[in-house]
Amino acid sequence: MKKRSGIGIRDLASHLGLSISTVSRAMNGSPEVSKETQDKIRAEAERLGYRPNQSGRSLRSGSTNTVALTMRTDIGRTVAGETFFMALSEGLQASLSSAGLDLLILPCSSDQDQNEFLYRAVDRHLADAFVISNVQRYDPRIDYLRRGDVPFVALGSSETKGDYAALDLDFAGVARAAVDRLTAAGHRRILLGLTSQDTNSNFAFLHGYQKGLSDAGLPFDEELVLRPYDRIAGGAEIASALLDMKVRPTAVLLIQETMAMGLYQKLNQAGISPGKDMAVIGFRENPVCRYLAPTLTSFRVDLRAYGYRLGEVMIRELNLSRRPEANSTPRLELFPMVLVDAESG
Amino acid sequence: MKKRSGIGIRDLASHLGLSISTVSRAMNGSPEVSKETQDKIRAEAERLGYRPNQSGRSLRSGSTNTVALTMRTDIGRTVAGETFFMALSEGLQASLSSAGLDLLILPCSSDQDQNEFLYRAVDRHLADAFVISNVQRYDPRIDYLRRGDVPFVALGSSETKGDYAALDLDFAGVARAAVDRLTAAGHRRILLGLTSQDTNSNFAFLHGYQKGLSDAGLPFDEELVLRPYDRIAGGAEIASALLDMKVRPTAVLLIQETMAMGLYQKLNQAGISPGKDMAVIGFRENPVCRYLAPTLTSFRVDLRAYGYRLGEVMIRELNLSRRPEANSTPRLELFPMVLVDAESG
DNA sequence: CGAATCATCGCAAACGTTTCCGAAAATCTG
DNA sequence: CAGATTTTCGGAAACGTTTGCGATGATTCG
Repeated sequence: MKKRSGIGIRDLASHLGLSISTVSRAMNGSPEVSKETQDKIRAEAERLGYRPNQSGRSLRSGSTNTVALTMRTDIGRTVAGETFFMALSEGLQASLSSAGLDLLILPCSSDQDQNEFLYRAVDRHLADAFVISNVQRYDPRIDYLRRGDVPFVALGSSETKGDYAALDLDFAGVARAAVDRLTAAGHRRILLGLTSQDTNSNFAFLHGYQKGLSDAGLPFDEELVLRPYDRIAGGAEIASALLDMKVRPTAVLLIQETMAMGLYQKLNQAGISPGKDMAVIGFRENPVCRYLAPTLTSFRVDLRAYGYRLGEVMIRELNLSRRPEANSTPRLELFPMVLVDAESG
Repeated sequence: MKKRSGIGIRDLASHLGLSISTVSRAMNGSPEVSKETQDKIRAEAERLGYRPNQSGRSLRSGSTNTVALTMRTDIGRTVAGETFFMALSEGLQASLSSAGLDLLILPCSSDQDQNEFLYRAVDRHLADAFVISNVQRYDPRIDYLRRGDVPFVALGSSETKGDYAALDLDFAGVARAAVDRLTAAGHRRILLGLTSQDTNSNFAFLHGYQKGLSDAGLPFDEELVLRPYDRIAGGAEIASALLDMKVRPTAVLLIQETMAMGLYQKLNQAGISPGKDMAVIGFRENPVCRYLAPTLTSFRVDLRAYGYRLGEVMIRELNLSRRPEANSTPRLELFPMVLVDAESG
């Protein structure tokens, strides 16, 4: 509605005595225009403060030169923590900008359906490509994006079939390694703290946990799997449940490391000292948990590098104009994490 | 570059035997088209999966129907964490959607200049209006936005002159109230933990702190003001500095409550028990700090409501087509916070 | 030196939508 | 019932950019 003051390409062209097309080409660095004119145009554009109108350019070219990262803002439930997306987008942005792409984040609030939210964003063509997070075990968004042939990468694995790119932290591997470590230390009843979400991370983590148990020849006990609702308060829930068990576990494995805070507190109140009487391992090393005592054993990942890699995968997807043949299994890449040895387990 | 499969308004129109204009009007709910045709068009649009192309519509209308929230992702330095923006955008989104506006977040990474970042976003017309955060004491972005006559609201107060809308938490009031509380309890040397940033929050907080001191007839000592770099690790820095002081303070006031985590730890290691030997007050009640022992005295704010209010202010700004007369002082609104009485101070 | 290639640039047609303006039909008014 | 008004819709011109195609002059080649 509002008239934006900016000058257009036409003004710049007539101002220079050149044609619109030449100016356009110069601004896009086309080799069809001579070096000198190109410089001249660039300089004048800078002087007049001309910046190409995004709507016009994307209407014509069909691309917005942006990729969108969709993210749930439901802070109680989403598994990612205090600075996860921030650190991630640091790297993602860096990676994308090297390909001339801009990053924007689409926040999906808790009273919106995350599927509909994405469909709308896609249909409105808010971005050329999408990163979907909070991936569900069977995620309809994946089908939608594939059907519409819009480039995307799933941040998180999924059981949804099809040929698409996915990048995830190695939830299964981490869980297994953690269990291996615990059983090697003699633990035989290990409580598993998951999330109430239906994300695939939960399943992968559970799966790795089971693998770890069978590695040690231990039985799987469904009773030992807890799924509290809240990311942070969930730790206290877990502690309460743990304290009520007839045969008390000797170790806890948490998919959400911030749960350790409430867990520690409740345990201490009950006279159980974490790290001594009860081993605790968290999924990801988290600055927020840095000051827990004892320090929390967990797995480290360079989130900036993770985001950077995500951008690289995205760029690859964007250059894959058309999938040659349909692969029925996703091209999943697991990002490595390394154990950081700490006091809690 | 990629051909998006979607059908256009033309297809839908010819499919219905109607004109493009009628379809366009129907989709926008114009009163110029009869109720029945409107319903018919809507139904057919739904059936064919037609969704208006955003580029075309915003090229013509000049507005994208989106507002952008700019956010620094430099997690070490920015005062607000990811959960802050998440909770905020929950409310903001709700508020904006009631006016048919979409919200998108523009993440500015640490290696980008946040001014240039905004200029670019504005010039590319990525959104109709902007919320700028991490507001500097004198913020050139404000001048830029005002000059370009693009609607915005500053999330954070500033000393930049001019007629614009700003919304902020009451940093000054909180600091003053905290100091009042501490002096009333007999404290005379209160350490102030700020951030190394040049944001106005720091100045406001400092100002309130000074006000609080003079309320109690106490002198201001520059030595007692610390500005650690890191949001989380800063607390440990503060503790170290505190322990080295010849005349040791008896209370600490933190603009960034997560600093309390490192602070607590370092103090405990030195045999000083927070809450008993050393009063601690944090700025904002934060779920991340919930499990600190002793519980952290701080100030509560409903971030969702804060975001909602932010949206309301934004909508008001968008409807203010043109400022009638230039007011030289910003229209600043302070959002209330309430003290939550806890054990630490 | 004529022809062929190449470098550089202009013309004009899109891209998909909104909206001004006018026309036709329907309704109202006196 | 004639004229005036309202309702409902269609035609067509924008919005600012990209890009296929053609034109011009310069350069190269045999």
